[in-house]
Amino acid sequence: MGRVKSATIKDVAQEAGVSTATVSRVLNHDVKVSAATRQVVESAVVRLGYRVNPIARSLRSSDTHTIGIISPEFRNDFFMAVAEGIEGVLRDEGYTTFILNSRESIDEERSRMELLVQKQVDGAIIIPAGNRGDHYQILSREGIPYVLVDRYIEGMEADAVITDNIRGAFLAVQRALDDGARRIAMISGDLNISSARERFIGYERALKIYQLSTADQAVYYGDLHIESGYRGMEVILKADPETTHVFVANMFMHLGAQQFMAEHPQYASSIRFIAFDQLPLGVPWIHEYITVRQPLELIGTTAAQCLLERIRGTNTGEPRIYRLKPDIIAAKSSID
Amino acid sequence: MGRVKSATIKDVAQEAGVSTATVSRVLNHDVKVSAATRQVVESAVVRLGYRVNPIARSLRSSDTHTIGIISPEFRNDFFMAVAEGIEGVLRDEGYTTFILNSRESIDEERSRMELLVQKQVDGAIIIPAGNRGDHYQILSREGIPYVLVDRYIEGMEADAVITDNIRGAFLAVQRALDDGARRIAMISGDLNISSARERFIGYERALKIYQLSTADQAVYYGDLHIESGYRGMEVILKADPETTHVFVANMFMHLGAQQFMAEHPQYASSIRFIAFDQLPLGVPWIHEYITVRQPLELIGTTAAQCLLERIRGTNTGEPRIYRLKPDIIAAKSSID
DNA sequence: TGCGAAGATGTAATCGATTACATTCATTGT
DNA sequence: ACAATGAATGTAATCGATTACATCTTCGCA
Repeated sequence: MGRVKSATIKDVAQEAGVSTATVSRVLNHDVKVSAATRQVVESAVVRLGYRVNPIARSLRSSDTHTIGIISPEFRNDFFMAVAEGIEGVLRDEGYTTFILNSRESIDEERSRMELLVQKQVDGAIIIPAGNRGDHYQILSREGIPYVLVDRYIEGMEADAVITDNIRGAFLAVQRALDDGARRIAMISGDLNISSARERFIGYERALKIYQLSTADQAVYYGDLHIESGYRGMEVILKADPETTHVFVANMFMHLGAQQFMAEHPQYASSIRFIAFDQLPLGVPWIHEYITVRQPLELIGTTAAQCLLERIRGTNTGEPRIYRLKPDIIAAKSSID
Repeated sequence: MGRVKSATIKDVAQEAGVSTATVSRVLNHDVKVSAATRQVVESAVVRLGYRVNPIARSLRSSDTHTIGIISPEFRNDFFMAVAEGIEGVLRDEGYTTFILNSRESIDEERSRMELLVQKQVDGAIIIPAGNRGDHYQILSREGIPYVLVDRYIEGMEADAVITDNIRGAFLAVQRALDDGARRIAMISGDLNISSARERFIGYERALKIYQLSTADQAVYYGDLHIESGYRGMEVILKADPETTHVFVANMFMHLGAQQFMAEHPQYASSIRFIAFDQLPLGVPWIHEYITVRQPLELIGTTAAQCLLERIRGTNTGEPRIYRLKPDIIAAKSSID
């Protein structure tokens, strides 16, 4: 039970009969150490079970080998998949990752950033909670590099890693049109948010190829949450009970839309959803038709690699937006 | 862009015309400072935008105000809900929380613990990846208090916070029996895992009240993953296509079981699931009947509070298992 | 008036590592 | 044979805070 005070570099130096400087050199693989002393020191290290104290090291060298992720929520498979991708890469590179929760609030996001500054992270990866970015200077002012994920913010001087939303929406809607659909309603998000806007643009472009316009289609503007998917479906079906295809802009609204369908079996057989994002693992959806699958882990690993390049200074170029290709999956409906 | 070197306590001391000791006293709300100097120092702090350097502080005081969570996966709503509860409490108490991923592997769990030791966390909350606990001495040897969540491990000298699994299973199954069911199959987990074992015991006890025995029921032993829920359903229905009630021991197996049903509509109308854990947000399940809802956030907040008491020494009693009451929800099936 | 106690502040050691600079010693070239 | 070069190691300053101890006021009370 008693806390054993762990060995310091001094203890090792004494045990090995050398100075702390030499021990430090061995530890940091400095070339200027003779093979013999290296041996002696290494065995002393093992004998004492010595481990460097990263706090002391950080104080001196002012880098922490730590990076922070800020996510708007924890209970969201999308974000956690990205986080897992990030963590995998950074761990392999010897960094510790920690995840903070901004609870979908810009104010909390700001306060989490201040925490990152305090904790002196070497870099940050942020899934923005909103579409305002003035407070990002909290990080840039301290010279902490960061990468945005999932959304980018206009006029932001930082790298961003996102899915190619325009392309994903375009391909999915085009596929439905190729299959013969001509009326495809849409449940969209707020167009001020980059991802929602781009998905709308992709939809628009696909329609244009078939000489169709969004003006001829039923478009409902939701807020990306489950309730607005439900409500959107209600509005669209009340206006036109004959609707056959609906393009839903994200997973939560898709869930809400499916929920509406499950509770209103009178429409059941006719509807087909074209949806952005896969539904949660293993969920056998009835009306799923075409799905745009974002490369979640890849988004994470790309963001991590990009950040590492900034931290190490191997990339000093202009900020860049990485647009990753989504997959289009024509799912067999569960009731086929 | 240029990193502005931030003010240190020395700068503040100079600006205020006092010694660093005095500044430190002001910062730490030491009583022995006159109101006048406090004023002067505080205004200097504001003027310079000074913030303490937690790294330097930690080096000196050897506490980091940081606690680590180790979770077997990130992409799991159960774990993340608990994590959210933990983080909320600890943040309010001025602690920073970080989450590490053990990827369901004991070896990784061990290596994450070593990281916690290195990072000198003040405490840890662990959702065990397995049911072996020898490596927990990595933490106890350093005097780092920790709390287990969701599972406990036999013979472990640590607090644990879990759902009262026996009671939850008992009440849910009893409810089905009260409704007239007499044959209730079970898809169980491995009985070496505490939560699975307890759920089985609850099931057994409820049956006993009605003079029934598990020996008369179809019990399939899965591994808590989605595939084994699917497979369990297959086995049970092949053996007895007339099965009406199935008690499923966790969410993933429940998903698998539902998936099997969706793909085999010949059984569709007759099955009712009694399940532990709610399905993912907003999923309108067809065969859901009775659900045991674990108090996820409460598990997290309880674990956090318990850990704080250990860190602060306000609780030095014997390790204790906190069993939290689950809710029983008789869900209307989506197709009623 | 003088002395002790309490209050306010300063001085300097300390936490555990890194690293610039100094020192020692051996090797090499002329 | 001796200066110059360089390799191996040591000494001590440093990172930014905390805190034991010392010092100096000030106040109260005999």
